[in-house]
Amino acid sequence: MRVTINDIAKKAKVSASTVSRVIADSPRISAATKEKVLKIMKEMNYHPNMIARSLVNRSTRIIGVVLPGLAEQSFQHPFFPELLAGIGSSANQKGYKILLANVDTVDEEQQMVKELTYGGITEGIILLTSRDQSPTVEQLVKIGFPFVVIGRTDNPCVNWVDNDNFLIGYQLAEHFIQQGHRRIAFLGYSPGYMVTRDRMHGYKKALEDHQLPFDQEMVVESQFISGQGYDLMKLLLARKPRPTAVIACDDLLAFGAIKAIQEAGLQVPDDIGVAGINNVPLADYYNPPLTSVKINAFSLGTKAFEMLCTVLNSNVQSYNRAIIPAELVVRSSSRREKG
Amino acid sequence: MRVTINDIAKKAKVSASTVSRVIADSPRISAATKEKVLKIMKEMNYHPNMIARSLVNRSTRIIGVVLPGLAEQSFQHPFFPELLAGIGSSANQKGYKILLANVDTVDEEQQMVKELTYGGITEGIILLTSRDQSPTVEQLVKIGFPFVVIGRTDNPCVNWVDNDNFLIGYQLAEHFIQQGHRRIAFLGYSPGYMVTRDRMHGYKKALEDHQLPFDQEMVVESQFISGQGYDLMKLLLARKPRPTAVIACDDLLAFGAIKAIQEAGLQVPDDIGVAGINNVPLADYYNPPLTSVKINAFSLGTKAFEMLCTVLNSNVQSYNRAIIPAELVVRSSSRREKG
DNA sequence: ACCCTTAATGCAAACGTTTGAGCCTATATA
DNA sequence: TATATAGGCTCAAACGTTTGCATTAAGGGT
Repeated sequence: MRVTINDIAKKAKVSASTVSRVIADSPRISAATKEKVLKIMKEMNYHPNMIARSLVNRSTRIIGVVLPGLAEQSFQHPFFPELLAGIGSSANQKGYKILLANVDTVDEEQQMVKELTYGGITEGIILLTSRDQSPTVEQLVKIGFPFVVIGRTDNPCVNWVDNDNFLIGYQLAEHFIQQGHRRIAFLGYSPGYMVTRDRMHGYKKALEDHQLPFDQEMVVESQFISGQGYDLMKLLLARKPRPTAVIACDDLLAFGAIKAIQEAGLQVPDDIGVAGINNVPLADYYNPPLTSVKINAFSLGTKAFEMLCTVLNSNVQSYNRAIIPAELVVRSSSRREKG
Repeated sequence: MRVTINDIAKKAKVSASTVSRVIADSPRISAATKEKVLKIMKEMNYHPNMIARSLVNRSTRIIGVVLPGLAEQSFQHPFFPELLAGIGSSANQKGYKILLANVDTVDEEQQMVKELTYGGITEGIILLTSRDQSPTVEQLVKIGFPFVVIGRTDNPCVNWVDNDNFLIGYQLAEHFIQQGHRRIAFLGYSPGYMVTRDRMHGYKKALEDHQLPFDQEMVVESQFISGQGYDLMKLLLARKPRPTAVIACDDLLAFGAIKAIQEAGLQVPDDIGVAGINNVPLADYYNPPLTSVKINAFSLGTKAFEMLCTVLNSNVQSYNRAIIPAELVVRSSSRREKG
């Protein structure tokens, strides 16, 4: 039997309300009483029951974090812990706890969000998604539940935080163009996913701006895992003429691509330059070190949480966006003059 | 104003108890009433309030997962998402939700655990730790809160699930010995962390069993990040005679080590064989592909959750252990006859 | 016509808090 | 002396459920 506020009240010969106000440090309680009650609380090792408190306060100080792709191998990516660390770090600071819901399918996601929103456990939701159309997002918008998206969707009525993926694609392409490359491939386009599409569009725009032809053959689709990078790079190597540079939508893809290139007896970056995105810790220690783009997943997380807080604390409806700056990190894998 | 059980009751002209029993699908309610109430519930889009339910049931169906090292770079490791996926997957199945608490320091960990245990939000805790001595574990044991450790500690009064790290170390060493190596280094020993110590002891035992000398110079300490693998490998290369094989306590360390070896103008595996542990997705696509040990983080997670469930559902106190089998995956980085 | 059983439902307390309103008591003001 | 004014506290309702017990009605056996 756990010790409750009434036990304390009885022992201290005051009412439960008084104890409650002592906990809340209300000025309406005399110093003497406060001291007495606090002492007894300590003695009896009392800790308030959060559930009961939440019930009356209608506030749990818990937010839900919904991550998709639980089952896919792409979930095994350093991006996720970094993001979670970011969210958790700022959540801790503000005394919020996070309820992690990693879901497998879109149906599961919807079901989970339904539980989180209607169940009253979570006050808000951070949703990681980059699908064009997300029924989950529609649902959240419809019922007016506070949430923030990490990534981007078509729906304009959402708060989101993201990198400028168009710019990332543009900069990477421009980087290669400046190195004299004319035939640049784009690896890892995944239709239906805004991230990859935005990056691809940025890449395309850079080509246009520099009067380079866009060749559909130079764009290959895939998911974010190194195995595919390897296989798809083989395809690209078979194209005639083959590319002299490859932008991979993720470092893991890039690692796979490099392996395929090296196995074909070619050199990176001398024969083919390679760049990835995400700047995973290993990029620096790969052979050759991989040019990549630091997307600051940690900041994405902290910013998303802060934004959610803003939403929670303001009753006026408004749609905020935040762009987390990304940073091109040039390493040997894309340097022509040998790094 | 959210719709409550009373709203439903009123509309259906029954009592709240009846509605409650309909929700619970109690046999004491007639089919006709059930149907009527269910229909109204749907019409009014009613969803039971979990907080209120938890209060009376004394059961939240939420478990806490406490992960350390939030701030450290080593948290950016595929191990964590995989583990979380495992926990989440089996938690989902049993209708549990997980509260993720990633903490920075030992103090923070203790504080967090205190909140989780006393607050009444979580019914049990999964704690990731491999410290010899964990004040958090002592605390949990003392107050008798249901928890499971992933990893291992000195305290015998805990339920834990882990790999057989001694065996892992032993097998890796033996693998190299069978390849004819006589001077094998161990990279990544971290005193105070059971994982690395167990692995190191396994390695040591294998040397003994094959009448090979154990040389303290061949053991270097570090954390699990590739940067250190690189730096420490350089140290090892300076030793005379230098090792002909290196066991790294983690794949990321191994990757760093390989880079250092290659930069020194040496070949892997011809001059120096290398093996890691954890079998990260990239191991297969590294150059050369990295010999590693699959530790099945996903299974660690599922098993830990199942064990916690057992603890929660049985009132007799008993201490369970589970060993998740690990699997040596031999790749080119450790094959002498060129893979 | 009576009692007993069974099925279906309602009543009210309980879970552990918070909080607005009200009630004392003592002191200051008229 | 009566009256306002705080200060310090208590009362009781409320938050939204669940659940043991009571109640009602109907049917079956004598």
